[in-house]
Amino acid sequence: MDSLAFKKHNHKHCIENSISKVELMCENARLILTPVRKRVLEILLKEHQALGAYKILDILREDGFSSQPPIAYRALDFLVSNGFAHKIERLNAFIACAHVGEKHSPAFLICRMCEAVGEALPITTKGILNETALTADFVIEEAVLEAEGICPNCKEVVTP
Amino acid sequence: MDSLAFKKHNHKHCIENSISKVELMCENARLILTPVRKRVLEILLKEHQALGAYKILDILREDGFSSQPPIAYRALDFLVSNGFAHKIERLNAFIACAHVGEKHSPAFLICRMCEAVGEALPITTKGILNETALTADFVIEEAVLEAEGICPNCKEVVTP
DNA sequence: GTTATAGTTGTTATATTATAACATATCAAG
DNA sequence: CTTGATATGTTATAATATAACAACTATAAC
Repeated sequence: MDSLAFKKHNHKHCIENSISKVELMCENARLILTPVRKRVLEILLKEHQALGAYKILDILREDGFSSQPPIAYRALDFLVSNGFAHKIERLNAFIACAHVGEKHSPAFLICRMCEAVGEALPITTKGILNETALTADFVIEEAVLEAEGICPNCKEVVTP
Repeated sequence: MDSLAFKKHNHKHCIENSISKVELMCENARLILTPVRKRVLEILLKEHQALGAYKILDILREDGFSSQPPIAYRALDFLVSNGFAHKIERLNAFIACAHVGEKHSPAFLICRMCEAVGEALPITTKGILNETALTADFVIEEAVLEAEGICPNCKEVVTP
């Protein structure tokens, strides 16, 4: 489990690591990591937190990019459809992928107090669903698990 | 697994069963299943399919209910927060709960062709996430799994 | 029986999230 | 150089959801 999101860690390292992985993957797959796309990825990587498209747009505006919704949504589409970011449906928000390059069906731990989001890598989850799906004769193509609760940091605040 | 959604079954029985369970639970919990609320539940039960709030609103309008968004959203809030229905975040749509009264964290099999939705009862899923959450020291309060793919009926159509 | 009280519904307005459609720009391949 | 593919700029609008307040209803408290 990537409990990293809720722990102190070298986040700068975290960011650099992700960016360079994505750059490499883009080269290999002949995808273009344009300035907006890279900037959106950086924005998403800044914290282990999900950001709405319009918040991202605000930041892009400050950076001098165009600030119409499609700008953000298109960059997000690119990142999500290539597995560099995920959409947290529950929050209508987006987050950088914590496991770039590793094929996985993501699972998220969403703190309802601070909105921090941790991504787990539940190899098992898909397996289990596959079993139930098999019974139902259903072909799963994608699966996402979203769990809401309280993260360690916020728990401390409530019960010190 | 509740593969029922994708199989032929006595759906009338399905509906009556759910309604009467909900009625009973409402009595016990001193909740009021008002006409709009009951009607919305019936609408959701009509097919094993997720319906958007505005589609529900259209049907309510035909039935002579008021047709402003809050009418539908409030009824849906009631149903969802009491466990009689679920929201499928991926579709921004709602579906009747297939396991009324049984405490569960729901998991859905969503067909991307016909939008039929089956609800699984994966006792295990929460357990697994609990384990990962434990490592992260995260307290899970709710978890939802949404899987997208092709249901048996649509699979037949594609590859007969 | 009147009066609080809590819960529900009606209604207007508006916020939030997301996409369609078309014009323009960039760049590589032929 | 021009064609085609991909990306961005821009305007407009669609789809989803909530805030805020007024009116109604049942019931419990007095």
